[in-house]
Formats: sequence, C-alpha cells, structure tokens
Amino acid sequence: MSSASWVLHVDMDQFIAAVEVLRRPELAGRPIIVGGRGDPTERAVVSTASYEARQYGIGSGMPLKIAARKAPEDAVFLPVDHEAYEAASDDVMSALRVIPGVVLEVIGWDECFLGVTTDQPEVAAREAQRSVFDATGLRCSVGIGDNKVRAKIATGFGKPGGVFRLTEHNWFDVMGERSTRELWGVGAKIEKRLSARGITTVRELADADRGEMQREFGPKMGAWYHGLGSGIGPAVVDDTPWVARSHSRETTFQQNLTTQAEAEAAIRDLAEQAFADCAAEGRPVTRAHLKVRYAPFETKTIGRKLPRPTMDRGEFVDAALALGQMLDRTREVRLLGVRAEMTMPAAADPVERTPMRGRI
DNA sequence: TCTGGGGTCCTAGGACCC
DNA sequence: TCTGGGGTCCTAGGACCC
Repeated sequence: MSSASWVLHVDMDQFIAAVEVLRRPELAGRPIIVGGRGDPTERAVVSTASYEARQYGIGSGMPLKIAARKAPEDAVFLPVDHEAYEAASDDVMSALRVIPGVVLEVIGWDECFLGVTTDQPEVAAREAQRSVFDATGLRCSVGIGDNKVRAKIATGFGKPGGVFRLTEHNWFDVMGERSTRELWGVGAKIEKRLSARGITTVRELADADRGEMQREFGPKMGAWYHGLGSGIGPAVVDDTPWVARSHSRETTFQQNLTTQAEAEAAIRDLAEQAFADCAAEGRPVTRAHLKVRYAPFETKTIGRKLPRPTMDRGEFVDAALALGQMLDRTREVRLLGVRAEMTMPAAADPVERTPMRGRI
C-alpha cells in the first residue's frame, strides 16, 4: 500500500492563556482574560479567554468592559505580552519542524499546517501533539484533512486536545447541514449575502450555481466560495518563509481626539513607528496609508498616498501627515492607524496566491 | 453593550492607451 | 464628427483572518 499526502492543521489550545499559566502556575484553574493593558475599564478587547472564563460567556474579540461584567470575582485580567507569546510560538514551531519528513507552514502565532506523507495521519497527529507538549508544556488540537480547508475546519471538532479527520468522504456528513458561517473565509457579510439568495447551509452552497456565485461575488471569490461548499481548497503546504508586504501601527484613543493638532501628533508618532518596522527589515517603503475610525464607531476609512519607489523617513511622515489633511475636522476621532507598504524582494513572490492567503 | 491591533487579498470603476 | 472594443494600471473601499 502506498502512502498518501495529508495536511495537518495544528492549533494551540487557549494559547495565550496557557502561556500565562506556564509562567504563573498559581493561576491554573482560574478564569483568565488577556487583553489590552489588562485594565477592564479601558477601550480594548479580549485576546484570549481561558476555558474557565469561556464558561461565563467570555470570548475573543469581546470588549473588556463587557467581559468584566460577565466575569466572576476570582477572574484574572492580564495585559497582552507580545514578546512572551512570540517566544512561545517559536518554541512550538521548532518542536514541530524537527519531526522527520514534515513540511511546516506557519499561519499565525498559534497555528500552522504540517504536510506529511503517511498511511496513518492520526499517528502523525499524536506525534505532533506529544512533540509540542514535551518541548513546551502546551497542548494543541490537530485537524487532519486532504486539503488545507478541511484540515483547518477539522481542528474545531478536535478541541481541546484532540484529533479529527475531515476529508471528501465525510465532508457532507459533518458539514452539510451546518451554516455557511462555519466555513473558513465566510464572515458575517458573506453569510448574509448568501442567505439573501436562499443559501444558508454548506450543502446549499455546494449545490448553488457557480455562474450565479461569480456574478454575485466576482470571478475569483465567487468560484472560491462555491468550492468552499464542497470543502475544496489548496492542498500544498508551503514552507517558504513569510515576507511581509506592509507594516502598520494603530491606536484606539481612550478619549476621542477632537482637534487637528492632536490628530497630527498621533499620525506623526504612528508613522515613525511604522516606518521603523519596515526599516528594521531593510526594506524600502513605497507608500503611506491612513486609517481612521470616527466616533461613534463608524466604518473605517482608508486614505492612501501615491507610491514612490523609496521614501525616506521624513518623506513618509510627510505623506502620512498629508493624508491627515483629509480628516473630517467636524468629527471626533477614536482610532488612527498608519500603514507603510514596502517593495517586495525580487525573488520573494513565486508563491501562487489564493484567497486564503492573508486571511490567516 | 461596546467594540484592538496587525495583516492580506479581491473588486469596481475610472484613466489611459492602442 | 462621432465613435468601437480591448487591455492595463491605479485607487478606494470592502471583506476576511488571527
């Protein structure tokens, strides 16, 4: 019997909360909520809630103020510590990368795909879990699939600490009657547009007319969503190191900004940081973007400044400030962000892009 | 009830060229 | 004088992910 290729999706269980418990074992078993600066009276959201906290209805993306209302007395609120999570993430990826015969594609702090060739993918999955636990003391779940989409969705059924296999053989049994929203890449907006056309389940999406989907969502995305209904997606795990296309810095102000002078000071600050992030990579900056969120919580707006082949720091800050002139001065500002786009290294972009890339 | 920060990719529509 | 059809580039904005 010949071996087959499998995609494993490895996803850390309550990663950030677990890292915090590792360095403070006395917190084990308590509801832990990590987000912002750890002050639940501030404007910020939950990055991760421990399983104990989730029992109270607290979850990622929830405003800290709401979480504070739901949390029990013994709950712990902690600030986000990027460096600690990055270090833990490196340890996890290193532990997986040394498994013989695997190809590893990092897709986030706490997630990756593993390409393996075997007849017993469950054995490979357990080996990955053991490898990570032995090296870091952290637990993970593993989804097994015949492509990335199925592997990624499978992981959810394995949590916490388990393994689940999802392939073309059980796709419709497992997913057919579920909401399109459970598909990786279908958010609230797409779910609603599909539902307006009478498509609410995964099977209905699979059975939909491809041409109609393309007229609704465009040639590429229409075909992508239609295929998603059948669990179709890319199967190649690619270990080419990630090359960032841009870096940005943004801030939500605890008090809304009301004057142009305040906004300009903030933009200057953010622009210098974003430029420095690119400069640290030695990559030329080509374009500035400005993002603003007005109060009360209106949809984001992005301004852009024409690309120039290489902007120096001063030019970039000036470009960002020029975009700041476009702000509506009659409105209060609650968020500002500045993004710096970079040129790609000449040889860095041979990887075929898929709609999934960058949504991870 | 109050909604972060860091990213990527896709689409529509206008400008411009042949 | 009034007008085609196709291609490419660019920008703004939208959607999604963790």
